[in-house]
Amino acid sequence: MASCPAPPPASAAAPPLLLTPSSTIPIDNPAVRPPSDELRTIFISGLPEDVKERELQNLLRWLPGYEASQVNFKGEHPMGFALFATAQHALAAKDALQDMVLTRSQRIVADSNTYDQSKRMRTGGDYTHTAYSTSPFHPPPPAVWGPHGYMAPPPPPYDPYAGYGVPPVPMPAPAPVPAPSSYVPVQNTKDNPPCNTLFIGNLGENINEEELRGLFSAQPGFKQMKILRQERHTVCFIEFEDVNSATNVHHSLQGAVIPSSGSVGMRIQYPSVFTSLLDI
DNA sequence: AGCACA
Repeated sequence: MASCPAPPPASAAAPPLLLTPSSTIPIDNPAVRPPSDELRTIFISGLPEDVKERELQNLLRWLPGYEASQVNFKGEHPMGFALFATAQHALAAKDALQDMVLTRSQRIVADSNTYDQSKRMRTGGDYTHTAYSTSPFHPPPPAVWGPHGYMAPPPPPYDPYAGYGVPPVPMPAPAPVPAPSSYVPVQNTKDNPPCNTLFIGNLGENINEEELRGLFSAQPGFKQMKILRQERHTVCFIEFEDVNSATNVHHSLQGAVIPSSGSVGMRIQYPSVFTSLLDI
């Protein structure tokens, strides 16, 4: 199922990718070259300095005949190589990718002939002209926000047995629904287009994975969670059944604080487009 | 700001 949107068809002004046929295979003697040695690799330059291998893979993998790609970071600028099944595939990919434009902030892929839209994209961060009708930006959650942070929820509902002298029917204790201990405002000025996956950052130094899982797995539509422990920061990805479920949690748990996160509120974003194409 | 897994 294609829940994550493909990159928008709009563009932004950035240096175009330059693609040229490339191969490490000698081409001086075509006669002795087996057919598999034809030029099946394209060379990609003009990549952002901090491009990830996975980003390039996600960018390329839907192209017909795509087999593999890698990024060489040894030189001054990263260089990408992509291998295709046949020379025809490689050629077609080169044409398809030629002059494609990526921007770092939003990972927009586009043709360079949509200049007007690109200006809007850059100045306004405006997604409305793309396939995404839902704004990635949203107002802070109502109700739970007060001048001093989280405000207590309303009192429990009216008890129909109260005052009747009838002993309440013993009910099984409801399963405790994991809830954040509080909410703290987080700034989330840069977000990506809505998607069925959420990126969670700002989790605090010693975040507890089980606590996180407890909270998110209780959310409607939860599918799976991946936690990424890194030196400085731990981040986490939550995949949901659909964009709607993800969006609800994006809203409802923004800034949530759980015991192991200390006093920081988690920041919930949609992942960068090129790293989140779960199922195109 | 830190963005994986198929």
